[in-house]
Amino acid sequence: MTTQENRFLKKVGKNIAQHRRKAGFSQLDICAEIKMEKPNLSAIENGRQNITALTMLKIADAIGVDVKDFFGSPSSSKKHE
Amino acid sequence: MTTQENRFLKKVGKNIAQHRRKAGFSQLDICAEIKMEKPNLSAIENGRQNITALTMLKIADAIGVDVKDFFGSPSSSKKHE
DNA sequence: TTATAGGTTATGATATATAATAACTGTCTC
DNA sequence: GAGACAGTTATTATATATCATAACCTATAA
Repeated sequence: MTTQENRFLKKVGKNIAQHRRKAGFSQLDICAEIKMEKPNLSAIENGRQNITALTMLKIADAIGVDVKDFFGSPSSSKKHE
Repeated sequence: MTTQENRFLKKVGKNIAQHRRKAGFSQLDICAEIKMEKPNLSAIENGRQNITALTMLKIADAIGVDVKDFFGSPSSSKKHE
């Protein structure tokens, strides 16, 4: 896994998490909707999983956004610091 | 695999093929660039593979487009008919 | 203290994406 | 006809995404 690839997965995961929170859902909400276990969604949102197209589709549908939205530049607000 | 999922993979594959051709590359060109075998790229472009995020990234980089471009509505010109 | 909610990490089993090879379509050119 | 080029289909092997469970952390609240 190159650092570019690592950054890419982290970016996608961050976008998923941001859109999910913006839509008012918890990880568990989405997991219930698409029948996924929460550790797996957590791994995706943290960029530790090389997510597939269909999994992206399911998550996007559950959140109510377009898959395309997962590939922009995430809002760059750091979590805490 | 639901029909919605099937349509989604076909759409993504069609977008990949269209962007690749528009950029003037053959399947073999891309395969050589990213070290993928041509049957696999063929399967992806025909929507028979649930492509992963990193594979999309590699293909997009090789073509010279953004991954986001694979998720729009493809130009709806039929191949022959 | 105890309990709940939201999220993370570790781990094992199973399904499947990818790697790889061979054989097969046309289509075009010689 | 033969040869090359672009793409497809079938197939097996290997790597890994997903499924699933348990345990953990940090708040917040009773």
